[in-house]
Amino acid sequence: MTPANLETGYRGPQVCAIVGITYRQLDYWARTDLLRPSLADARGSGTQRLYSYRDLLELKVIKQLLDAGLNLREARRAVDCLRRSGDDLATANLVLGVAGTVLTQSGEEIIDLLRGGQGVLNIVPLANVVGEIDAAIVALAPVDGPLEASAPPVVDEPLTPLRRAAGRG
Amino acid sequence: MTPANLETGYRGPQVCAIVGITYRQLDYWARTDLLRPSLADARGSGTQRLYSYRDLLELKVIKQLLDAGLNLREARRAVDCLRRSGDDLATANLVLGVAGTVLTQSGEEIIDLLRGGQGVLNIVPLANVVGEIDAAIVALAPVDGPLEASAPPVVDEPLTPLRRAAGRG
DNA sequence: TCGCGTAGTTACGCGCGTGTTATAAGGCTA
DNA sequence: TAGCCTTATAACACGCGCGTAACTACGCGA
Repeated sequence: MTPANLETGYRGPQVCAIVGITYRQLDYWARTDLLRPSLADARGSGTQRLYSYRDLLELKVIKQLLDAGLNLREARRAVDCLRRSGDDLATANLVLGVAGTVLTQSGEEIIDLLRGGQGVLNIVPLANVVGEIDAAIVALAPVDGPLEASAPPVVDEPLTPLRRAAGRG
Repeated sequence: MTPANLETGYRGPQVCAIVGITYRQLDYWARTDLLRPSLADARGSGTQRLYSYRDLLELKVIKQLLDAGLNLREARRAVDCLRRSGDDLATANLVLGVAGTVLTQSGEEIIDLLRGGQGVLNIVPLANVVGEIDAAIVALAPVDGPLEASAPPVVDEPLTPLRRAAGRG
């Protein structure tokens, strides 16, 4: 049993279930240095990668970018921008422009960027990412009791309207 | 000589020069029904496709989406949205969300969409598109005099900061 | 009508990003 | 420590979105 999630980290298949991606994607992204596990990398067959909670957020950002039709080159720029910034992600918007990537806090900055005439802007509301990751963790993690077998079947698109659970103390 | 541009339309290689794409892309997009010429389609080898000015705008939107890292599936949604709307494109923003595509006039609507928590938004400022297409036409079209040989070498990224020439009477 | 330039057609191949399957090897329980 | 289960690795293949090149055929001028 031994959850080994909230303190030790998240292993490959767990990450796939939480983020909503395939293991092939997670493996490919780790091999191509898009997102390698920050707690423990793989050291041969049989070993296990260990992802942190922050890794889950970045992976979810990548998945949302792919769902929006973007390629992994843009996803790489997104994670680079996320790594360069602090950890006040829950209220920010990640903006990918042709001239660079920015983290904005208010909508006014986005209006300014649009008026600047920089071309196409790809905007990721990070509050959604935090909320969906937290919801998936709560839904999939064995909390401590013996009721871990009754996990919701599909938590891919929760459709919850902006419920900020903040369930990560 | 016979310009045959502003009244008859634009042929394949001309379109590639104006929009900034390769002929292979233009051909592939026409064959896959992404954007077929609205004036005259190809009827076998040796014939010629004829694109309208509106086609140039939509092609430029596609190119900007590709430059932003999006795939042709999103570009298809973009042109579908552009065809369903009127022709007041110069002041609008094309917004591609995971739940649908919208044409917005003010930046306020984009703020509302971000607050709605719909996920990633891809925004195309259409004023840029109109301006760059017009500039490329002026730069590449033989205006009437014999000075058409002195065309600027590369007009791919003009870098002009929001110069709204509106040179299309 | 002949010839040539121009433009569309066809075939082959590539890189990206991933699905599928089989294989190998560590990790955890007994 | 024996054993199985889990997890990473490897090889192969596929569709997308083109590049490249050869081929074909219209169109226009002489």
